[in-house]
Amino acid sequence: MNIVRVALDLPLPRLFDYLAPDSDESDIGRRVTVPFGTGSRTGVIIELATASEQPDAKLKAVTSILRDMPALPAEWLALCEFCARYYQTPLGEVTSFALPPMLRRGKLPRIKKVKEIAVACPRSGIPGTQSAPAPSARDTVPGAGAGDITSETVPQPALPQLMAAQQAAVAAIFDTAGFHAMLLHGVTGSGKTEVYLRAIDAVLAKGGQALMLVPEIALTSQLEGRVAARFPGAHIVCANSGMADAARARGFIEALSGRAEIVLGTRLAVFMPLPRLQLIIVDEEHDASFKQQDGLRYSARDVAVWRAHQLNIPIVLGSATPSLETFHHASTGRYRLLELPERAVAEAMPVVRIVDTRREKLQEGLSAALLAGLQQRLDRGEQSLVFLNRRGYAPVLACPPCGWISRCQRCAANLVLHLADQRLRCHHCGFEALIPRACPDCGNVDLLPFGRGTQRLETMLAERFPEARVLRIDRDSASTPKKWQALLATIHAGEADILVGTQMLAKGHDFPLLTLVGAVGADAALFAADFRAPERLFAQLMQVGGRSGRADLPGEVLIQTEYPDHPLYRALVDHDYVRFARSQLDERRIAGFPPFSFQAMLRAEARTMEQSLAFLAAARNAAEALADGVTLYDPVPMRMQRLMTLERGQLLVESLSRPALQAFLAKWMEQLYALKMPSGLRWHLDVDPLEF
DNA sequence: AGCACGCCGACT
DNA sequence: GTCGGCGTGCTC
Repeated sequence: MNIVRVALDLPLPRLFDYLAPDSDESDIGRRVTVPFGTGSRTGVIIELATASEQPDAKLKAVTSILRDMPALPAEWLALCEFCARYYQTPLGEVTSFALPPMLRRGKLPRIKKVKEIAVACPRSGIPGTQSAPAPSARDTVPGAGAGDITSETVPQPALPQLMAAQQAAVAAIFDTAGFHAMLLHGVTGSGKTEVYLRAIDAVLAKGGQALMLVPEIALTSQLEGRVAARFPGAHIVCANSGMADAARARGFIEALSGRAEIVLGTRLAVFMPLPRLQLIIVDEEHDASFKQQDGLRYSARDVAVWRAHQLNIPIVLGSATPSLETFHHASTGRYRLLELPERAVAEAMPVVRIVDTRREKLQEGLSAALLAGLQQRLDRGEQSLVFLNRRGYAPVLACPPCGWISRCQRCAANLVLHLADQRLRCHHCGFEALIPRACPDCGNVDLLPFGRGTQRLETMLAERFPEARVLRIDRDSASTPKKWQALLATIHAGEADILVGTQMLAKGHDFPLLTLVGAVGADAALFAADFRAPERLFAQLMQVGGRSGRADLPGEVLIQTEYPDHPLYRALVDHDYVRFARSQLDERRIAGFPPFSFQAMLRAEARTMEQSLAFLAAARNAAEALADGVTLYDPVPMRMQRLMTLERGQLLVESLSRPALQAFLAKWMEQLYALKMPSGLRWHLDVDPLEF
């Protein structure tokens, strides 16, 4: 009896058996349409069988095996199986997530006529075997001698020392056959991208495929341009969630069929099927957006490392401020550390200065030193940036006489005052209301905004520097890619003098005219409940500081703080990531936090906190007997206790051993699936959680 | 997750 | 007398 075992997109941790008389080995990895319940579903054939544990009478026959595209390779299925196991998610949910939506639904994109060049001219990087359409570094095979770095990628005369470091880094990527993970550590402008491009070059020369992951969609298009310029004629495919259905499906098929040579994308690109994959690059590996925060809560960086290991190929993790997990691995020798010296371009790092605000009366939150710095840049016709990671005009509107404050009805959060569009807005659920004319409780008309956001800073700066063109860049002003592009164009054209922005501004963009960055309100993160907050703050300030002083203008960074001696800020002054990382790791070691322990978080949400906590308590009870080498904490309300009218709780489990934690989770999940839940209660497990 | 079946309130 | 509430149970 020919039976296929099918992964279907259901929250059930098992496969479904169907009769498929005409199936054979070549159908493993094919999509298949099957009758299911009263309807019909599309899934993926995971394995063949000759008998089923289901009674024969229950077995239905498949509707059709979709043989219209190449089967998904064993490596891809193994990758999905790993994720299913590791993240405790049903395989069908993983395969479904890993497929572009169109293919998931059993459809195919119209295949555009394949360009002649892509098929007729298989890549081979050996000089002379093809006519290079444009001058490029393609012919510079690492280790082949001459290390000419083309001017298009490194703006200024490169230092021989830098070239040597880059050369050494590229050589290190290929000097050992098989799997090895490398941390490429180098500050903004140290030439990491050049190392990536050379490594990709070497892979193309061998006829392989390369996969490069970046944190944000906005960065893929920018990167695509650069990669395309460097490898004219190479078949480059992008993969991110912003793409149109058909384009994404097409890219997937091009990767699967081996036509694509370079795949660039956000975290979901880690699931692209690549039969000749020879190199994985994860740029800005510390970035939290590599971790998906809903559905399949995977870390694309971690999955990428597993995939490289499975395929026995090298993986490069690049960052100026590596995650402590990665840095720790590099320190213990598990990963190899490749250091790039400071800044490739011939200019100094920005000078970082701490502004002690304890004794000073600030003007709308700005110190005299920062105001003077802004004036000076204005006088010189240079740009400044005031960095404040808080949107809106003020975090809350209040009625001082009666104590009313603007609160969200649905969330345990304040409504943020947005004067720009005359609204109160919840940053968590999106609820909006008009600003009340008077206090809803007592009728007082003198409502006061408390605290400061980017809009307020913008207003204040515009009043204080009437001659300056002040531009605000945050999720509100750059709400669409078009608006964002327009803002970037304004900045690049030198048509703005003072920028006020959130972390949006920190990532990946060069502002050649920018010579001053002021960081305001950073202290909040120093004492946040989340043990990763300092790590994020350091990365953020380092990143935003890296925006200043490119090109030939020296940069300056002013950090306003009430804790001028805090080791985090001192390390920033010295540009000393390693010192900061070591001290953080010491703290983590003592506290038993990751990377010295492994965690998973069970979260529940329900109409009442009692229900959520009761479920978590039941889950904890079920866990007691299984928890060998695993610490179970108490169920507690989440920090954002209520979201969208749902009361949320969490239960942390921790172990010194990853295998012990994994073994525990597998057994625990079986029990949780069996547990019967009050209706309206939802729960999920987050393995290696980033948010607390 | 869907989508059925299954027993109790306000409507053409 | 029916439409419909969502509680429970199943899907190869």
